[in-house]
Amino acid sequence: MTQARVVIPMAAARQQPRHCSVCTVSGLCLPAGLGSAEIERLERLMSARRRLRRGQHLYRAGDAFDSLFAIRNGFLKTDVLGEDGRDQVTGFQMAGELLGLDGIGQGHHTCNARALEDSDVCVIPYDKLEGASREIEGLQRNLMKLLSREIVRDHGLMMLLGTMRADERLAAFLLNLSQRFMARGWSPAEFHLRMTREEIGSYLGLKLETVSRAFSRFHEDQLICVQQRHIRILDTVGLRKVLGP
Amino acid sequence: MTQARVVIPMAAARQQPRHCSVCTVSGLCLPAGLGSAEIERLERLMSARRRLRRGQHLYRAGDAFDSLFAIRNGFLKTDVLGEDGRDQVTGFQMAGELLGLDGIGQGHHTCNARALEDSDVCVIPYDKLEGASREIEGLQRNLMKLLSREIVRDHGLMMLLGTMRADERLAAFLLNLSQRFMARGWSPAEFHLRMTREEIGSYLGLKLETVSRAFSRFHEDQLICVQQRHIRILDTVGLRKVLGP
DNA sequence: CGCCAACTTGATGGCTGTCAAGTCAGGTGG
DNA sequence: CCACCTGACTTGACAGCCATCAAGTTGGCG
Repeated sequence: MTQARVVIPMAAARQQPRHCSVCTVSGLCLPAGLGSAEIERLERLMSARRRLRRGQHLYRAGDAFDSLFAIRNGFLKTDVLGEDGRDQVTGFQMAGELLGLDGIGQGHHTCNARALEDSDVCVIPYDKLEGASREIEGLQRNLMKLLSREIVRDHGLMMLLGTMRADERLAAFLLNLSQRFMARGWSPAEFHLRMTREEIGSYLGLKLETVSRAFSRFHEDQLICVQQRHIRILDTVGLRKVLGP
Repeated sequence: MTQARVVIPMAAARQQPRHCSVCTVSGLCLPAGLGSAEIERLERLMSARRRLRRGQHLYRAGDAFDSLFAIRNGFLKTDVLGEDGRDQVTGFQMAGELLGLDGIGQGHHTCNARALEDSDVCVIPYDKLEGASREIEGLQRNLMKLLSREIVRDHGLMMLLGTMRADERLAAFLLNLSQRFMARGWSPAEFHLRMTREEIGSYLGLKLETVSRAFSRFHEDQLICVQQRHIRILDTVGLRKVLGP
């Protein structure tokens, strides 16, 4: 299966501006806190943008690594595949978040990244980024921080997988999504899940039936209103209480 | 409780050389692949070494972050604590491995690091390291790679926590330890565990009794010989078969 | 309208957690 | 040197949570 890369050339990109300075999520992304001259430098090194249709891969495990990707808008997931076919979703990424960090260490990607809805990502050639971050202190700092935060985020997920029970996991998941939606100016109380129950389950270390049951229980308890993938959080405090006794 | 920092001043450090060039694990650490002039530069920015007695903390969650730590010898663990007291061991670190990466993103540490045996770590002031890695391309690359590999390592642990059963987890754990001991020139087949069953359990998302039972089962099946914390791997292939069917 | 993937719900079983008792090894003090 | 004590570990019995298997429902799309 050929991986049709929808690359937008410079001319078209100007119409749909790739400039960080007008991007709604630049404050969460690499240019956070940089001066305008520095941001311009960062913009210049980005070769292109890339459009992904729902279901399309951004990269796959084993692919050569040469770029990081910043999500401009859309929703992606990353997962790792074991030798025996077991797979584990390692994250769901939304606008302003960086993908591909796993590839830096080995020169090739170690997980798969796939769009869960039509998405739009900025392609950041890594060698150029390395060069620029040697010259721009703030950029270096941002890049390091993003990597470090990814590690901290992973520790949080380990805690979830290692110590929490099913409904605690789902509550933590919903609260995390809610908070990230809010940080992007969207409603923290009402949103659409882009992933299946099975993908949520894989992320949380549960089977899809268990996820479904936990959703139903939250619904019964008036914590949320769930209709398929549409979620409305009715009682944030109550959800938080599911986590800690 | 005062945290007695055993810092070795310059004079004493010379007696117990802190030079990367004579360190047995430099190939696994920050100086990997660097030229001698670059290594010298790296050595100069390291302020001191630090001795830890068994049980002593290197840092705690909440501590201000200002340095990374490279293990020269010894054995540490890191763990995160949830609000409700649950804790999750996030890793066991040995010679040549870097600690403190979690602190870069937030300016303070988000986990605890504690020595499981008397240990010896190099203190690497982070602001100086940042500066040096802007000038030394190879150092920048190594640093980025180490962060990226930490992310990949965490993904592996997520897979373990999310999809494996008790004996699979323990087999993966033992094989991982074995391989890391081997990379350091020690026996891959016979070693001493520095951590308790409870700490292994916390790392693997299991209770200590479950860990103990899995050990006993491996012993019965002639895969390993276990006497308390002394481990001898009798059948590596068999252990590997526990992972994949 | 019919198909299909995604989802829900129920019944059952197994893995692992929990509780409990007993063993072992190392360290301390008499 | 030995007795004792303590923390770490082992082993057993039982229970509970979640996986598994199965059947039915929903909603989207051709």
